[in-house]
Amino acid sequence: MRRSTILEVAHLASVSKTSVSRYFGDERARLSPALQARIAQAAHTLGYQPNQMARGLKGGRSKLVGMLVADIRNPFSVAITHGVEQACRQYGYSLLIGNTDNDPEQERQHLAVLGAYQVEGLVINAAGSPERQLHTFIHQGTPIVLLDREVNHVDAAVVGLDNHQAVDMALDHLAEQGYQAVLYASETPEQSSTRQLRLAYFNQSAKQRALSHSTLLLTPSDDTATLKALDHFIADHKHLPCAVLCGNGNATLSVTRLFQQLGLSLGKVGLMGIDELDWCSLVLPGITTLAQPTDAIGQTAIHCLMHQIAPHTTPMPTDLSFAPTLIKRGSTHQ
Amino acid sequence: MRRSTILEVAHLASVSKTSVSRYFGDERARLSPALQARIAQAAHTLGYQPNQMARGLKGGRSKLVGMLVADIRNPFSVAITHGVEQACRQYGYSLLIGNTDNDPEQERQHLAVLGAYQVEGLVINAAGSPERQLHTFIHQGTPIVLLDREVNHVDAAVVGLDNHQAVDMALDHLAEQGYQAVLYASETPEQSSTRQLRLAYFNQSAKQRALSHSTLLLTPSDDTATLKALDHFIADHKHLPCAVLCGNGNATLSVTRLFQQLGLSLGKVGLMGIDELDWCSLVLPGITTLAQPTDAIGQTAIHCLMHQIAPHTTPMPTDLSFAPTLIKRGSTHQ
DNA sequence: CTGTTAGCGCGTTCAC
DNA sequence: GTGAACGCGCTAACAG
Repeated sequence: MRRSTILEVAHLASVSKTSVSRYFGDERARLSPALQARIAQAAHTLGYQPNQMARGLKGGRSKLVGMLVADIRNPFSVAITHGVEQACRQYGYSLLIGNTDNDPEQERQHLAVLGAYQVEGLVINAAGSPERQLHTFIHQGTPIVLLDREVNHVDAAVVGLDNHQAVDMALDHLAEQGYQAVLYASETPEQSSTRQLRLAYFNQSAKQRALSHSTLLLTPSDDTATLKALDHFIADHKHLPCAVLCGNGNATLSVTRLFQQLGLSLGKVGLMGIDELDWCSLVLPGITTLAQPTDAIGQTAIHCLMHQIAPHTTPMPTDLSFAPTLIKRGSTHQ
Repeated sequence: MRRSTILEVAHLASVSKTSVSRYFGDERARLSPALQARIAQAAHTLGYQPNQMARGLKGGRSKLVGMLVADIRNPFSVAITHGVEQACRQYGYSLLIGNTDNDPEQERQHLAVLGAYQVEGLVINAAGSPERQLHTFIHQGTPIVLLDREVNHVDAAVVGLDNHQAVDMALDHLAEQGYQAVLYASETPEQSSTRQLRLAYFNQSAKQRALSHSTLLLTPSDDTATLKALDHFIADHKHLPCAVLCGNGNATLSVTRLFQQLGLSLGKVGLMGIDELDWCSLVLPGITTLAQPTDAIGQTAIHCLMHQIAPHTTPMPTDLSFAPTLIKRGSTHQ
């Protein structure tokens, strides 16, 4: 059995298809109550539902938002996606989602596809630097919002954490807890503006504070090298209380493993991470984190997008840069 | 600047729209090299891209797969989504995703929307029992694959873990490690056929084994009650080595918290969970789990769907029920 | 091999 | 209030 069309409903209700169209559009008010009832009845018995494809063809309104995620398995990305999806539905939009697994090539392909579906807006957590393609979208009038990561030469709103504030809050807390040497652990920052930003600002802020500090790049392949690097850092600051600050959730995971491998006691050597994770309270005595307001970030990205899609209907969010929340636990208590 | 149409390309290349259509369809071979070159050139300078909406309108092929997830923030769901998305792209389909937050009402809405977009197939991790709507889809010829959870009275392939095998593997392992009383901890099973199945089969299998056993329903609201229940179970079997088997990842998380609150030592009281999680190796001495092959499950769901969409092109996967992998850790070592 | 014609399902002028 | 006619961008017959 085929899906019924507007014409069939019109016939069954003995009205013109225009009336049916109006009923399902925003002009229901212009129909007489009698007609409305007949149409409602007919539509119901036929299980009719407007074809969004055909609708989009005519008006150019696909009611679709495209979203690209660099790593869909990352809990942080997931949490943000939750907020995005929620807000989309609230605006009556649907989410066409693409995971790029941090691969620029997949990102290219996905963007092409999203274009083919005439998405009305794009939310992008970039993996590479798809400037060209993004410019094409912008040129066509398709609004774009960047999530967490910037893209070179693309002038679009970026929604995410206030990275400077986050690093400062972390260093403040560590200082307060008496740690005097801090190692910043980060995944390789190549692809991510955020990783770069946090790393650079850590160095800057630590220097200003006259804090003994260093950085550690986590290479997935070479465990022993990073292990040694961490060990050295501790040894080099034998006389000072040391702490490690992790740039994101993955880094926290890796470093926690390193701590266990080296037999470091959490707290004696401080440990703190940006991004809150389910298990941070479980690894005793608990790992101190800076939690991001992920739902708010995701929702704001969509608000921001909708403001550009329908400027008159939707207000522009005032703030696109969010403050983290400090969650104190035992890992930063000597 | 508007998105250019097939007609504009045709004009610029001085050919008919049909030829352009053929070029971008599967009939490129039927065009002379000269034409191909002219079209390629024109399309490139115009940045042309076929409009998938219009395409779908004509042929009824939206190239869209709809996916409904009960809880998008659940790591298990996320892992499966990863596999689904990957396989979709491989088949040239895109993913319209909807999160229902375990709310039947949201599920209803999402299904309606997915219908409006003429999805060619549906992958559903059900929250409620949307029989009616699913039957509508089936009736229209839209194939459906169920993920992890069955839906009453809906005759569709279910892809997921072999729950019986999983429970047996768990009980085998626990017995092997010398545990003689087992408590099964599960989230409230109302909405999920899988939770029901595992719970029921646990009781059955434990009884057959003449194993001292009981069950514990985790109620998110009432922490103290569950705490007490766990405490009682241990006390009631003071003379026997006890273990807790957790029905899924969330249960493992909750129970691990309970263990810490009661000061239970992992291993002395055994702990084991279905679903592998990032942190299971971090909570010392590590939590033993049964890992699901999530990517394979997600991919198989799509293979299964594609087999129904295009029976001649795609083979039917032979197995829809997957065996877990036992990951032994310290929590099941006395 | 290539162009012509006719819809796909719907929204939108326009008249009535 | 209501209905007839046209076109959105594209593909599928059908010619040539």
